[in-house]
Amino acid sequence: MSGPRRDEVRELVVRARREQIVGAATRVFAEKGFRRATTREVARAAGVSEGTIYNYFEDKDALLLAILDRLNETERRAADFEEGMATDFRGFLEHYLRRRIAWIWESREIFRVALSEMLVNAELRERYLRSVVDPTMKIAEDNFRTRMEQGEVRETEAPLAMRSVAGAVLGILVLGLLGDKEINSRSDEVPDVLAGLLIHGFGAAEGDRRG
Amino acid sequence: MSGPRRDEVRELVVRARREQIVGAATRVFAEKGFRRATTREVARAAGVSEGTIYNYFEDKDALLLAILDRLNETERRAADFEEGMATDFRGFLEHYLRRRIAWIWESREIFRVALSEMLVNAELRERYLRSVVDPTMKIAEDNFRTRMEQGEVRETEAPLAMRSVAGAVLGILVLGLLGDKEINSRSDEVPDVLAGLLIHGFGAAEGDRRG
Amino acid sequence: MSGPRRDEVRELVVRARREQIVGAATRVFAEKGFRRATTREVARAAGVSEGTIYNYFEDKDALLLAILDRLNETERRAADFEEGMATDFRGFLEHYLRRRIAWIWESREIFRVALSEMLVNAELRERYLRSVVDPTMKIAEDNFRTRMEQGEVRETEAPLAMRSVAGAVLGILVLGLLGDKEINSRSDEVPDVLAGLLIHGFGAAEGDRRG
Amino acid sequence: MSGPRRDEVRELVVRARREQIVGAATRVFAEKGFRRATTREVARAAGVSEGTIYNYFEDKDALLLAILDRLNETERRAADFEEGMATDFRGFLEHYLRRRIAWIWESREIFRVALSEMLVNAELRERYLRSVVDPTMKIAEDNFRTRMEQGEVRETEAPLAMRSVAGAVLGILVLGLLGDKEINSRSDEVPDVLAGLLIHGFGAAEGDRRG
DNA sequence: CATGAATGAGCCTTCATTCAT
DNA sequence: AATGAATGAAGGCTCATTCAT
Repeated sequence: MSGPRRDEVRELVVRARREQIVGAATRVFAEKGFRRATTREVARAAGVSEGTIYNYFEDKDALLLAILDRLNETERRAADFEEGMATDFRGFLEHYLRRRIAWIWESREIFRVALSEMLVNAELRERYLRSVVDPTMKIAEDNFRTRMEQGEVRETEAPLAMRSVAGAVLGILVLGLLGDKEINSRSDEVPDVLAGLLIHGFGAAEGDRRG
Repeated sequence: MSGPRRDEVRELVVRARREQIVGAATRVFAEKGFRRATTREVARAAGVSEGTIYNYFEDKDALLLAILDRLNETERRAADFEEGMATDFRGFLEHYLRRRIAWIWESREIFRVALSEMLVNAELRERYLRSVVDPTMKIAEDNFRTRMEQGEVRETEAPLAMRSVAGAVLGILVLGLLGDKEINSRSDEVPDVLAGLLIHGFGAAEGDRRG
Repeated sequence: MSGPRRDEVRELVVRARREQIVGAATRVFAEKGFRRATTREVARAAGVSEGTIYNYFEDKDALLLAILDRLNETERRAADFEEGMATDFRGFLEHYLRRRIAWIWESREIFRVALSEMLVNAELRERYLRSVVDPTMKIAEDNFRTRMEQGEVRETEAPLAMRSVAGAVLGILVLGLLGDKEINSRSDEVPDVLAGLLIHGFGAAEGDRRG
Repeated sequence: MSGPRRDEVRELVVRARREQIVGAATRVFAEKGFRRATTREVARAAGVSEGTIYNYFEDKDALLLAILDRLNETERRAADFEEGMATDFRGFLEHYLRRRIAWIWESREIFRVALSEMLVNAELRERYLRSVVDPTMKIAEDNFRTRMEQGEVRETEAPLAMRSVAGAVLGILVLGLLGDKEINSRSDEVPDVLAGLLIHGFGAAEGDRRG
């Protein structure tokens, strides 16, 4: 009947503090960029002193890595694919794109910072590529190959096709991050349009005409 | 029978120097990021002294803007669309994607720098958005609407469809910049795959089945 | 029965640090001139790091303004005049000159810096002129006019006469700052000689002859 | 019957160029201060290139010394005193002050720069003190002592009295340089007021009352 | 001699990091 | 564990000076 142990309490407190700081860092980095943002600003935003940050993180870079970790959701992604196998490809694709885009949209400001820094920081880039992009692509390819074998999707170059889909999602995000008003004001319509495009292509008009 | 005048020679020399410095800046910024890179490194990479940089550029930011100017090819882009109107949509799309991707691929390291900084530099972002992205989108939409009226392409949401295409190209680029090996090693196949996908969609398999 | 509070202690520490730095800046600026002096030298002279200076002062200019603030004693000056009205003009003049010169002498190194920079810094100059010189001159003129109305002093051009007195004091100071040995070695005699001269003029010899 | 020789022509050209540059330097230094002013600005003001300056002057400091040399008029000053001995003291003093102040007024912008820099540049200061101030003071003292012996002026402390006069002139100048409007707008009245003050003192009112 | 582009030492200032309290 | 003052390395930029043309 004893309550949580000392260590457990401490663990919770520590985790909460880290969240508090990472959250502040995310906000500040998103607004000013990683290099432009100062630890002082992060501390102020988190409501702690600069020194406290260094009690929880090795250095400023560690803050960025902690932010990146929030984007590590490989497990969930695998689950998305598994679930999707139950339905036909179109249903799966729409569902998947909607989930992906919705989630990515919530985290867009994190992506802004992460992407900005990854583009010019090889170490960070590789770390993210290995831990997130590569596994996800692999899962997607396997899934896609199964669909192809079942004749559900056109025979095509699976790896590049996957990149095309991932790229389309990523590209939409980036366009939004760059301030494109159309995308930012109608983000909820984007998944449907994109799914329709990826399923039918532009040329489906011919199909319509035929019908 | 006189050779080029003094001023003309000087103009050439000045332009060459600027190119020399901007080139070095592109390389250094691409490797280290705009903020991480130092003017000293740029100078060394350009084979000039730090002071010389400031004889040709107002400040470090001006270097970045000079780099961005290389991405300003709105006129050429308009020409691409005009030419493309002569052929059918599929031909046009393939041609366009190939041209765009090829060009973007050559300039990828510039894009790396520009994108990285634009993501976190609102002023730069807006400048680029207004001078490059917006006009291009407008041209593309007009072009697309004409196609729709002619029944060449499926009735769809033109603005978002355009963003999807642009996003797909941009996204592929970003995936490549993030180090995806599949894309980087087979970049010449990307346009065809992407074009096929955008024309037929994944679901074209159905069409195959029909046949 | 509690000692000074946290905030009070900190306030004291902050004030002490500022004094420490301003003192060092005064010495260094006096020796090398404002522009020639480096923040590194000031830091070294103050026994702190360069960074610490910027924890207490906005920038290098702020150091100079802090030095100038030490010369702002307008209130005290007004009091000097008030007190002086109790005695006759000669007594007042001697008293005033002695006070002024004594004080100015203590602050001579501050004056050296301030004057040097004010001569070539219009903004600083105007600031000082408006906040110190103009008010002082006004007080002096009023005082002087009262004396004239009472017949205590010769009818003369009050404003220019005041400038003559102020100028004489200032000029003596400057001669001293320029290294004149006579003045520097006998500064305590200067007030009497100057007062005598301003009261009687050179020509008072005639009066002696009469007697 | 030959015209001026080659060397003489060259000498004239060189001297003219130096004058041209020193004049420009005086203007620029007066406006921006010695340290704040750049050689580029001086060159532009003189209508020559930066390199040309270095053909005529060792370095930037040499420009300042050249400016100071223009203030070296010891010979003329001695002559002033000699001439003045012919008249009575009052006449001499008025004449002298008028001459001095008039001349100093023309050169006030040079004084601004020179004084500003001398205050904080010991070497410059000493050089000027030895070559200009000291000799002038000596001449004045000798002259003054003769007057005293002839009973023309009150017995007083000659050296300090001289400093008082010189200081008054210098102080008036400095007040003007600091922007005092009264002095700057009525500079032509200053000599008379100052002369009257130095001859009679403020207290001469008593003498008037007596008469 | 004149030019002005090139140079690079050195400045002011910022900011990640440390550490005594 | 929290604080925030102190630190000092490093960066962007200036400018006196040089030198090839």
